[in-house]
Amino acid sequence: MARKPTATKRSPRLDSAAWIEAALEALADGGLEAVRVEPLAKALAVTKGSFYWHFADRRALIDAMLTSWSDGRIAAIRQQSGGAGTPDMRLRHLAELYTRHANMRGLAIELSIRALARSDARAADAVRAVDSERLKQVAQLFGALGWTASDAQARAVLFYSYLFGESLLDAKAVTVRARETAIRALLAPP
Amino acid sequence: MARKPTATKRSPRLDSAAWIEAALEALADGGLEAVRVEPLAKALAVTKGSFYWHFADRRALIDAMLTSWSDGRIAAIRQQSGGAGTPDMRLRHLAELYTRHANMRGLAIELSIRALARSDARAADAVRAVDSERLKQVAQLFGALGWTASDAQARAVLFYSYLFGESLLDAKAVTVRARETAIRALLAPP
DNA sequence: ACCTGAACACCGTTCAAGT
DNA sequence: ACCTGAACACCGTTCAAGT
Repeated sequence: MARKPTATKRSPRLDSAAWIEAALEALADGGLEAVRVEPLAKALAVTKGSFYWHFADRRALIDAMLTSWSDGRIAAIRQQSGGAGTPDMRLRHLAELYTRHANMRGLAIELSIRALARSDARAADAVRAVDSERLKQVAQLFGALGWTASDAQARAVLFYSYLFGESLLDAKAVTVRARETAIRALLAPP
Repeated sequence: MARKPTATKRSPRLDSAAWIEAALEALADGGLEAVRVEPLAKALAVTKGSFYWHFADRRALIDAMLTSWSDGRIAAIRQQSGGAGTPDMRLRHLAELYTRHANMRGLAIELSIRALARSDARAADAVRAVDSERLKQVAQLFGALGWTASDAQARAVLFYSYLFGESLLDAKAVTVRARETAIRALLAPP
């Protein structure tokens, strides 16, 4: 693939993607309240005035962040649920991705966005798009395990409800035993 | 019970409880970001300066809100999980409380607090206290259904994980059928 | 005991001017 | 094409003064 001529950095100047990345970082660290123009500008070592070259206002940054998150999650789930292995193995792999500590940043972002979605229509749209794709992919895997379409859909909801719910509880309350009980019940054959 | 002499309002002046109630209302409607001194003062029809008679700063209000929420939830769970009926009936009743639309406000508040708990130690404490009491009460009910202490604890985690998780998903994705599948599996006898 | 009103700092937003 | 710097508005915070 040919390298674009602009791929080599000609200056330390930013593009909008850099602001979105910094915004997601702030969201993970301190919630929506931490996604603020001046602190982000400070982190990126520019004046806050330069922010308004890339975005109309703070709200536009939040919307861009939501789109970026939504697109990224949808691409990820397609990649994660495909690939090699039996449906059972793939579901176990997905369950691990959602409960591992390595994914703390992702879960923090997701939780903040889902909290925002309760009062914000655009966030609700982003969540709906991501959920729809996730449930579709996971329902397919349950279908491959032998469940009817309707049962597979119900199991997919159960699967994600449990994984998200677990991430909401105090981490110490969730023992390895509890998780094993859950995963075994979730993946029990028809 | 004797009525306290101060129970009759002598003036339209506020106490800290009124600020906390307004703060919880704002939290439910617009998340933590909406819990701000000046808008709250406007809603309560006082100047923002008066806020600082009741609280040291915005953070103190948030802390008071967390304590109020935590105390209220712990009192509620004790009341809800006690009472008449078989353990099975009580668990079904609890499950309904967490999935009914009438509880939207409570769920919105809970979600915002759990999102905050990811980056805030005091919010994490409040969540821990509430979870601990909820899991304890629900584990007792599962114990009464015949599960061992360890299984009952695991089931309690499963129970709340599912209910919280469901509240995170897009409401339309959760069919009556999916919920019935879940509840039946959760409450299956040993 | 609770509130007002004025003051100040911080951050969102605008915009003319720079490179 | 992207950024600075100054300006202004909004809101958190302080505090002397009112009732």
